[in-house]
Amino acid sequence: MAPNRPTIRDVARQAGVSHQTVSRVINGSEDVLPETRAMVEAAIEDLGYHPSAIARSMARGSTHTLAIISPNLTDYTFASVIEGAEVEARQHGYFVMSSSASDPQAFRELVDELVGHGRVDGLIVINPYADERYKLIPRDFPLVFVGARSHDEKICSISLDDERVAYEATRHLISLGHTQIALVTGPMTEDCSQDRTGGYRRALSEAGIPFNKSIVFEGDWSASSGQAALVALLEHGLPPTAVFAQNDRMAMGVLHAARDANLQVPQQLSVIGVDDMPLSSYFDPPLTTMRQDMPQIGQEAIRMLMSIIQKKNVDLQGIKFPAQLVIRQSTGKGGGSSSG
Amino acid sequence: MAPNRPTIRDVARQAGVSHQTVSRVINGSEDVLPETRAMVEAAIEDLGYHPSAIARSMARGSTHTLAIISPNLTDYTFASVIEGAEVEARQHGYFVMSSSASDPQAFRELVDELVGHGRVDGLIVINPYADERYKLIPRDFPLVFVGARSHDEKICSISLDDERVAYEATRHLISLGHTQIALVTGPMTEDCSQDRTGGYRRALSEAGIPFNKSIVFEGDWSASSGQAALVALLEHGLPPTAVFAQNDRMAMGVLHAARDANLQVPQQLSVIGVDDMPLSSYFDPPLTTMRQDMPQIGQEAIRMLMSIIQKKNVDLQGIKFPAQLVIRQSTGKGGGSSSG
DNA sequence: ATGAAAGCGCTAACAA
DNA sequence: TTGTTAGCGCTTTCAT
Repeated sequence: MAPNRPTIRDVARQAGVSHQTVSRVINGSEDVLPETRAMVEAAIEDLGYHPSAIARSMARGSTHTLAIISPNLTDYTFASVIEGAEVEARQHGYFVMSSSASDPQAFRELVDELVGHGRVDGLIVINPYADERYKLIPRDFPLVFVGARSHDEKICSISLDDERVAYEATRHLISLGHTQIALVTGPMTEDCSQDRTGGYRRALSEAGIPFNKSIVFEGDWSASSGQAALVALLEHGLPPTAVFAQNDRMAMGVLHAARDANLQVPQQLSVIGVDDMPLSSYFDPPLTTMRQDMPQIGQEAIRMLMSIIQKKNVDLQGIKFPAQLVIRQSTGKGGGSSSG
Repeated sequence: MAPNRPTIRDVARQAGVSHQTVSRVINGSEDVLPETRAMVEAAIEDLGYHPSAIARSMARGSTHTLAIISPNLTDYTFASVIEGAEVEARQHGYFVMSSSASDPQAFRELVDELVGHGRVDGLIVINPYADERYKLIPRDFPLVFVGARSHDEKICSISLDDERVAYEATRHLISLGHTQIALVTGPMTEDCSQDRTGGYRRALSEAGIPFNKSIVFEGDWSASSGQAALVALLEHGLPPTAVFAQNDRMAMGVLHAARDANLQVPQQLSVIGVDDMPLSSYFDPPLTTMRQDMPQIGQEAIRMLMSIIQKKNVDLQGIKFPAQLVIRQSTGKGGGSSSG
């Protein structure tokens, strides 16, 4: 804390008015004579006065601060959501504290500090986990979930339309003639992975392709898990003609393993990911992927939260965003067995 | 704000003691009879009481909150610093608000809100810019700079030892026999780029290799700028045998351009980067790079800041961290003209 | 249009 | 060991 910041009373004394008048000036009240206002402003300038956000929060009973809790800050998708949210929050005059909680214990502590201790007016949880973590948050506290299904009628959630995104990615592969389509999922404890797996199965099913459990691998979103998946697939003598990796990093791992195995992409193997991270077009070959607009999701989450805080009618229970197929060079014609 | 949170007085009433006794209990004071404490704790539990962080800040005159301002949240290196800082701050019982300010104007506003309005007790600025931005921050406010030189005797700074990192990267190339070593820099408005360029020149100079301005390109840290650099180099008929890209993303762009030009890496062109981001070992070929430990830098920054806040003797004016050469497959023997 | 008084929820003296 | 009295810096009545 800067030592001895001038207070509203110092300004008042200097300007020869009451502290209340100073309060009016800094809050843009109309009921102040222009000349009075000028004096006060001069004093403010002179003293280098800044209102104390803490004292304001104290007196007003609200902090004008929001929090975002995400599993980590380094994952590009999370960071993008946060950045989008931050920009939007600032537009509304709110601040956001972004913190990460990698495990349930840290999550609990964070919620306690942030919500329990009244540091924030609202909370956004980027929560990929299909657990009941939300129960840790006091009901009726302004809350928006990002990236997970709403497990409760009364909780607003917003996410990518994971089922559809996966459906479309798989459709793309199928339309190219592939029928042996391996799947590399994220951790199945996450809603996102479950939904994407659902979309994959629906596309397969609609195309009359049987679901083959032996070519489905659970990864952890990392490149190395994608690599391991393809290695395992090849070792087991189950070479697919295409792989749908549920994110770009794992797709990159698949590409890497394909190189090691001297498999030509896309001639011998097609690969599609999800995210379209900035580096995806620099992969070798450039990756076909489902592009999602994470900052927009962050922005929308803040808008929702603002509505809730301002007690506007919030009928928006669960919003799902689409993603866009970006065709690059990692996917190409497959087997040639298709026709229905 | 949760409606009607119970206060210290509600607890006092319920427990039949004074509010001050409640305060003692929640602050772990020794001077409370065990039985009194038990009563108070029961009341706290019963009412679901949580102390208000705002009121505490108000009464104590400090917020126990720190801020980190970085140019953005999505850059992997920044995010890693922030994550490391967060973990360390929590150990000290502090919170951190991380915000991004992409331009000087946003930076000014953020400083105003965060520092001017007394929201935080200390500030970490991840500031790659070689400008005088620090002057916007009140002198004597606890401040630590990350990633930039200290332009003022009284400001603590902490960063990678950019000069040395670049020196070592260049040495690696030289030791492989390269003499035509192109350089792709970050924006030259950043300290980091300047220092890395300095290290590159020193290594060249020590090896008796003349500095050739025509094979130096200014990029912007993006993969596309790295790609553009190599394309330009080739167009101008100045094919180097090696490229030192000042970060991994640009190195990836160089790799991409090399592929497009049918240049074999590392047989015809060696490429080295800086960072060792998680994906670097998945590039094609896996990238040789200088690994830096960003979370550690964040951690150290917090420690420094805590020292300053606690008015401990802070002689640590500027700490510089080393980086570690990680040799993968993007660098190999060069021209063969070297000998001294 | 301006001022005076009270209070937000807590901590920090000081008393008892 | 516990309670009482004052603030922290501001906003919010209610007067004037």
